[in-house]
Amino acid sequence: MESSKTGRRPGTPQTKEAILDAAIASFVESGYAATTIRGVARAADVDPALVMHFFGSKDGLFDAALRGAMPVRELAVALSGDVSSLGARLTRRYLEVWESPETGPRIRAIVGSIASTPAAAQIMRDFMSGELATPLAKSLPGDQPERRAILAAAQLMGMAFARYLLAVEPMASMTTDELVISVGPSVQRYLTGDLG
Amino acid sequence: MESSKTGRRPGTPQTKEAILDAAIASFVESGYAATTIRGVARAADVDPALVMHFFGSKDGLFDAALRGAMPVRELAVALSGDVSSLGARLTRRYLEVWESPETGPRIRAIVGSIASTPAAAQIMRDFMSGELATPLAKSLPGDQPERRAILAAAQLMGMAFARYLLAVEPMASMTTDELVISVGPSVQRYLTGDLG
DNA sequence: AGATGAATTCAACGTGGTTGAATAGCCCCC
DNA sequence: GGGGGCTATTCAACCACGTTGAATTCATCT
Repeated sequence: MESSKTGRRPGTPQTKEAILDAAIASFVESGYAATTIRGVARAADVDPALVMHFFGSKDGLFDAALRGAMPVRELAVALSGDVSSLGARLTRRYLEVWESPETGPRIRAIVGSIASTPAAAQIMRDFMSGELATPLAKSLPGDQPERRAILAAAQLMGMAFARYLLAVEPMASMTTDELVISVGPSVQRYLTGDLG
Repeated sequence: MESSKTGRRPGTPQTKEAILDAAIASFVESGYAATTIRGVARAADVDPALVMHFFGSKDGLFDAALRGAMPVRELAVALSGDVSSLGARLTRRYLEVWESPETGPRIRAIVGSIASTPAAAQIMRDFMSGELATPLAKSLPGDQPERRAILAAAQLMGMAFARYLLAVEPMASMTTDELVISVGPSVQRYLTGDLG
């Protein structure tokens, strides 16, 4: 399957997919800084210039690889149910998403790269304000639903940041249940409580 | 003032300070990734190898430049006063610290580099668990003061992250007073309220 | 004065993102 | 059915970066 001469490799136009798969794996396992275009190219058995050709830049590769990796549907299931217990459901679902071996590593990769590349910040911004806050705001009864949704999202993000990225004690060793009990009511207050 | 020959430049042993100043300026203005050791050396009119000699690595340079840049004293002033309004005072002071042209840019540089270099994460961890949570916990009356302090710190960090680093709407355009009114009670609940 | 050690520079290595030109295969149109 | 053009693909090169090792200069101690 190896190509020795120059020019287009015949037969397989799924090369782009292979590059994307390698990129996702590398970004997730090693983060943005430690991921190299040359390494991704090597893993996909391809020339580095081809990665550039397809995705323009390392930033573009990150965007293509991890946009759409935010677990929108996984969180949406928390929306259905009694609004008075929405805070606890959302908090628990959020924690599960961060701990799931499926979705967790991808979120870590995105959030952890926010400062390294504009793509990560944009993905996160789109997620918080479009994919999470908008549907959440629609299921809220009170005034200023967008503001409520963003305040809740910020609270959840701070919790996850301290727990999973910084791993600061004693937050890192609290159980999921303890966190739901501690943080859930604050989220609930943002969603349906009195904001002043 | 330029040196043309090799060897130690006579007279000025404050070169280390000059390098540190250039490093702080660059990390603060451009972040970790965009700061280059060669650029810092150029700004300090020094050879890149000298930066390595003094600080060991880019990571070491970051640590030396920004450790101690967290505004511990600025936040400590919020501790004195009535405990029942501590949440609001802390929230307001925290926002002011992020917005001050003195302390704000440095915090942004540190928090924004958490994923890029271990030094930033360690600085932040030391700050949250040592310099902020410990004195905060000491002035709390209830049970589990460390846990309360960290929960409050995580809430504040999430707020700042969404507002100043992501700049997601409508959080970015809320006023300080609105945020104090909205977030302060949640912080207060962590500090003195019922955690379940 | 000589030795010691720190400050400082120079040149080099390896790696990384990115670029420009070149080639090879495919499809469309006349 | 043959030529033009588009796309996939590679190669070689550029420049900047972090880091290293040896060399040189200076100050200080003995």
